[in-house]
Order: sequence, then structure tokens, then C-alpha cells
Amino acid sequence: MKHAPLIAQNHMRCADCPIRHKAVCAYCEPPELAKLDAIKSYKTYRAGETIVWAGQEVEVLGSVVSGVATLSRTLPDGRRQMVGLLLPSDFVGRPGRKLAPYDVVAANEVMICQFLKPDFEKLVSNTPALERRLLDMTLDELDAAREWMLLLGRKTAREKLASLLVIIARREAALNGTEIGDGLRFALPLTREAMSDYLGLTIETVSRQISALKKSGVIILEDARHIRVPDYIALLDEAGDDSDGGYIS
Amino acid sequence: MKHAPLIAQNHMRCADCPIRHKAVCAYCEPPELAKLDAIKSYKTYRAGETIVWAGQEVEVLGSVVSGVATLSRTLPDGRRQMVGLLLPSDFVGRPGRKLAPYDVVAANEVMICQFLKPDFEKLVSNTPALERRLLDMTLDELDAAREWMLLLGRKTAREKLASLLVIIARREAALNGTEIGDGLRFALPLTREAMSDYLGLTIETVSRQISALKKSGVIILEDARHIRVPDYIALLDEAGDDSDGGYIS
DNA sequence: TTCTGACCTTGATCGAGATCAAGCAAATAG
DNA sequence: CTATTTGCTTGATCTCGATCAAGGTCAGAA
Repeated sequence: MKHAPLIAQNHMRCADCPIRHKAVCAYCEPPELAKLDAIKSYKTYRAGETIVWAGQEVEVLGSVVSGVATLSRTLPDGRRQMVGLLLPSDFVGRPGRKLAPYDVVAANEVMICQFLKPDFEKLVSNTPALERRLLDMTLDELDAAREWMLLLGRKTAREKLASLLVIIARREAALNGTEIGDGLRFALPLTREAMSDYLGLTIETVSRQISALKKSGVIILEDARHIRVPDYIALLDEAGDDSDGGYIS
Repeated sequence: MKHAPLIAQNHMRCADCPIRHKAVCAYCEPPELAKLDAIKSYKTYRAGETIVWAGQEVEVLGSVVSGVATLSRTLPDGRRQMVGLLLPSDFVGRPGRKLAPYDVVAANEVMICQFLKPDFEKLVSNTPALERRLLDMTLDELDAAREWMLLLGRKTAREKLASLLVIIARREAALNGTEIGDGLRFALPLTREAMSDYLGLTIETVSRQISALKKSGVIILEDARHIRVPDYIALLDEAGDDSDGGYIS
């Protein structure tokens, strides 16, 4: 059986947010939900802006409403590795931890629906269903991280690029509620540099591999940031793992 | 503040297990704990034996009592990447998921204290403290996975080897309750092949980098499976990241 | 308009780690 | 006791992706 779609019907629907909050399910106690709804606030960040610095104290938790944010770790000499990619409806921040372990950076303009940490944590303590929901989300993130480890450790540059395109296509489709199939078209929400940080490559290699996939006809580059996939299965083949990447339930 | 030691005082102490169970804390309801204790059983696996096949249905959950087990993902053409390393007191299996997403393999002789999945899951549902404990453990695993991603994506072969030695030394010390310092001596619980799967390298490169670290005097190889570290700080330096790898609380 | 800087592409060359190959030591089997 | 296997090391060579370098395009500023 396939993984549940990213936006389940039972996720909390804010009055004003255009997304459903992955972290908060409709089975939470209504009075608590109402309280949460009352204390939420919105904040936007410009492209490139750092939302949280690694090591810094974090005072808020929330969900990405629009835009894309990245989690990354940096070595003292500047080598950087992305370790998480946050799309709309994804949860930001870690309940129960005071200091942030990674930089959180806006990849483009990002809007976040946020709650003060103490308020949210109090709600979590009082709401077992919410705690369970957080556990499930974290387990899914762990699976994604481990899939990513396979990519970083063992895939070729070409396979890495194809895998990233599959991941973006799949998440994009899930957000829009559309089916994945031939003729798929989507925007790349990441610069070449962000892609290289994601994949453990240099920007030059990213660029070359995109050109190579284009030359092979696996993708069509409408412009640098828009991709069309004439044959989705062909792209999956290029990604190396015959599993379609859907997690097993 | 540093991460709590791997074996906290409040973890459940089985009557007969020589370890404390990381997953189960002493704050769980005593009657439920007693019930769990009543249904536990032990099973041992030989070195190299597969404990769980990826894709297979899993019927048990439990803790590693002795030995070392690995989680790994394999590409269709045989390329393999280790994605998890389970030492004594670590939890095996995923509550709430029917099929295993990875192979679990015994790296050497492994003993597991296990519970039937339905029993354990029922206990989890009835015990909020246990659910919270599982969430914390999973978040820690996620942090470890992300640290590992940095290693796989951006570190050199030499840094990878040094990092692995630091990780093994630290976990070994935590298990024995000893301090990490100069003159540290420990056994490698992994073959060169398992190390190469962990680090995304070939066995030849692993062997060469160990030889290189030996030649530089960073480590002393007593024999192929026993390491002595004359200067722990020097080893940390070789690992590349100046953070000591302890997670931030 | 031109200038500037961000972002992307492509070419030439280099080098870290993979691959191919050989050999050694210790454990296990026959 | 010898033969085989498993795990480890080391050498020679190759190759993929990094590095160094140049140029192109486009948006926004002057």
C-alpha cells in the first residue's frame, strides 16, 4: 500500500491559511484547536533570508504556508549539506528542544504560520492525538532522510539529479492534488546552488547533468527553472531505484 | 547542554536483560509495564543473518540486548547503503507500520528482547509517556541521520573514517559508562565491508584510510579490529566538524 | 541606456576515490 | 594436516565529478 498523500483530509484546516497543517489533525480536542487558532500568527521571509540560525534558541514552531525552506548543516570550512526540504504544509521546528540544530533558510519567499513554542508544547502535552501525529510525521521524515542517505552515498550524479526531479515532481503533484504522469510540467523551486547542496554535488555538475538529461530527451527544459517530463517512467528509471519512492505503510 | 547519555537512569530495567531499554521509561504505568515484561521473549541471530527483510511484514518490536545490527537499503544493481546502526539498548522496528522499509542484518551475534507488535502497540496507545518517549527517540534518530547525511555528502574519505571512529568510540563509552579521553581503546564492531556501507566508500578505500590514519599516528591499530586513540582531540580534528557531535538539547 | 550582480552553462584539466588485481593471515572445513 | 574461505591490505590504473576559467542571459540599479 502506498504512503498516505502529503495532505490528508483530516489535517487541520486553518480559517485563513491556504494549506492544511500536516502537524495538526482534526481529531485533536476542538477547544484546544480553537485556542491554537487564536494564538497563531504569520510571518514572511525573503528569498535567501535565514529563518533560524543553527545553535540559536528557537521561540516558535509552525507550518510552511507558501514557499520553500531548507534545513542545512555547514562544516567549519564552509562545505554545506542540505538535510531537509520544507514545502507548504510541512512542520518547522522541533518540540521539546531548545536550540536549533540546523540553519533554516528561505529558498524563495516563504510564509510561515507560527505558534509560540510554550503554547504549542502545552497543547501537545494535553492532546495525545497530536503527540501521535507528531510521531508519525517524524517517522516519515526519518524514512525520507534514510532514502536521501542512499542517494548521497551510492548514486551517480545523473541518478541524483533524476531522483531530485522525481521528488520535486511528486511533492508538487501532492500539493496540487494532481496525478503524476507523462507530460508533467513543473517549476524548480530551487536554484542550481540549492540543488547542489541537496545532492552533495557542485553547481557545475548539477548544470551538466541537467543538460545531459535534456540531451537524452528524458526532460525538456522550457527555461532554466521549468521542466517538462515527456515520459515519467523514463525519469524514474534514471533515478536508479526501481522502488517508486513511495513509503511502505 | 549536552545530549542525555544513551542509557538514562529512568529507562526501563528488565528483570533479566543486561541493558536498560531506551524505548521504555520508568514513568510508564506500572501495571502496563508488568504486562509488557510478561510477554517479552529473547531471540539470538548469528553474524550476517538477516533479522528482517525489506518489504517483509514485521511481527515484532524490541531492543537490542547485545551485539550490533544494521539497517540498510539496496539498489536493484546491488549497491548498498547502511542507513542505521543499532547498538545495545537501541530500539528495533517501527510502531504503526506494517512492512519493513529496510533490511535489518546482524553485524555480529545479536540478541534481541522482543515483544509482539500488537501487544506493544496496545501498550503505547494506553501510555502517553511511552508515546512521548518514542517521539524523543525518533527525533534523536532523525538528528543522527542528518549528521550522517552531512558526512555522506560533503566529507572526504579520511574525514569519514575519522568520524566513524569517533561515533563508535562515543557510543562504546556511553554503553560502558566510561569517559572518552586519550589512550582510549575499543573494538571495531564492524567489518571493513560494513564500514564501507556505512560511509559510502569501497572496502579498499576504508582499508587505505585506516592505514593512513595509522601512519599519521592518529590511531594505533593493535590488530585489524582493535583501535587505540592516543590523542582524542586529534581524532576529532580529523573528523572535520568542530562540533563534538553531541546533540544540542 | 549602460552597468552591475545573480544565476546558469560549457570547456579544459585535475585528482580523490573506484576498479582491477595480487597477495597475506587466520579461521574453518574436509 | 592441508585446502578453502573470509577478511584485510596494498599496488596500478582509470574515471567521475571537482576545480579552474570563461562567457552568456536577465533583472534591477544608476
